[in-house]
Formats: sequence, C-alpha cells, structure tokens
Amino acid sequence: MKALADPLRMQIVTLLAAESLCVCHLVEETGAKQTNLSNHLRLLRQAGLVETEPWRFLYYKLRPAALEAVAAHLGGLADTARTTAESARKRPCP
Amino acid sequence: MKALADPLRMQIVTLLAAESLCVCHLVEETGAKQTNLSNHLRLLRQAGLVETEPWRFLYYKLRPAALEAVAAHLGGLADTARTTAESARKRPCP
DNA sequence: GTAACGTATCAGCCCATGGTGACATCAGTC
DNA sequence: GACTGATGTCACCATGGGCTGATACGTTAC
Repeated sequence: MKALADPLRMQIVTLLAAESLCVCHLVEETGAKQTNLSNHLRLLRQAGLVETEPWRFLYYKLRPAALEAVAAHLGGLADTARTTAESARKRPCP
Repeated sequence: MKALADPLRMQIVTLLAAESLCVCHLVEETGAKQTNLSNHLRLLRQAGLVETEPWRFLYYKLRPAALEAVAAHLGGLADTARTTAESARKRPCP
C-alpha cells in the first residue's frame, strides 16, 4: 500500500502496465531524474510490484500477480462490507 | 491510494469491512486515541472510502463501491500488464 | 441548570519520506 | 588504457504526515 501511495510511483506502475520500460523511457515519460527514479524503482522492487529484465539496458517490468493480490485484498474487503451492510446489525456502545 | 497507505487507516478499513462501528469500538480495537482516530476518519471520509451514520452515537461505515473502484483500477493495471507481457515487444532505447 | 460524554478542531512536535546532487562502479566503445 | 553512458548508493535537506494534548461545541443524563 505504501508503495503505491506516492503519485510518481503510481505513474510508474501505470506506465509499466502498458509495457516494460527502461529508466531512459521513464525519465522521458515522467520528467523525473534518473536517481530519483532509481530510488522509487528500488522501493517498488522491494515491495515486489516490479522486477528487472536485464537486456541491453535494464528494463523494469510490472509483476501482475503482486498487483492483483493487492486488488483482490481490497476487493475482498469491499465484498465483506457489502455482505455485512445487509445484515444491518450494529455493535452496541458501552 | 494515499488514504490507504497508513497502517492504522488500513486497519480501520479492515475493521469497518466487517461491520460499521463507532469511534468507541475503534478506540478499543486499535488502541489509538480518539483524537487520532478522528483525524484518520476525516481523511478516509474525504477520500470517499467511509461515510457516517448518525445513530445514538456516530457510526462509521465503509463505502464498498469506493474500495471496489480502487481494486478495479489496480486489477485493470494487472490485466493490462498480463496482456502486454505476452506481446514481448520492447520499446527501443535511444 | 450542571456535569459528563461524544466529537471534531487546533497547534505543535517529531519522525518519515521524497527529491537532489555528488559520487562510485560496471560495461561497452574507441 | 581512456572515455562515456547506465545504474545504483550516499548524504543531506525540505516537506509532509502521524500523533499528541488542549480545547470548543453539541448532546444527553441527572
């Protein structure tokens, strides 16, 4: 969750959803500096959301399963909330 | 996204997924102080993730649709990533 | 009416995070 | 070997955000 809290990191994830990209592309697309992107990509990697593809240059690639897991978790909470909202029972206050 | 980045707020959302609760319950469950919870709940309300139910006491309730929207957005990114990963084409570097 | 409770706001402190530039290392080219 | 570019790390600073306690206001109970 924290990994996705930063707007730039969310932008990175969105860009990587479309295609794997190397830092040179990300610099172009986001306008952020290389070192800053390096920091953010490290965090996204540590969070398990992206991985690297060594190529001519180092490409970064989204890990769909990790993102799907976050989505499923939130979706599950939403489903649970829908079910319990129907029961309409409230826990009494002390 | 930012709204869910804080562990306490994520805990609140998880608790509210199970049932709507008033602050007195949240104080008990989380151990956080009333004023702190009030701050966090304000942020969650501003983010559209929870709403209030005036009752004997004020209850807070999760908005499943809002949470579902976040989940769907992330899920969509994951799906896109899966599709593009199969194409295996890489944007060339300059 | 008074006291207690529920709730939100305010102001302040302190730590975490985001961004930056310098620098180091590695790989490729000449 | 010298140079260049790609990549990541380090140290620092500014800002943002989380938490706290005091306070204000409205409601409820006696």
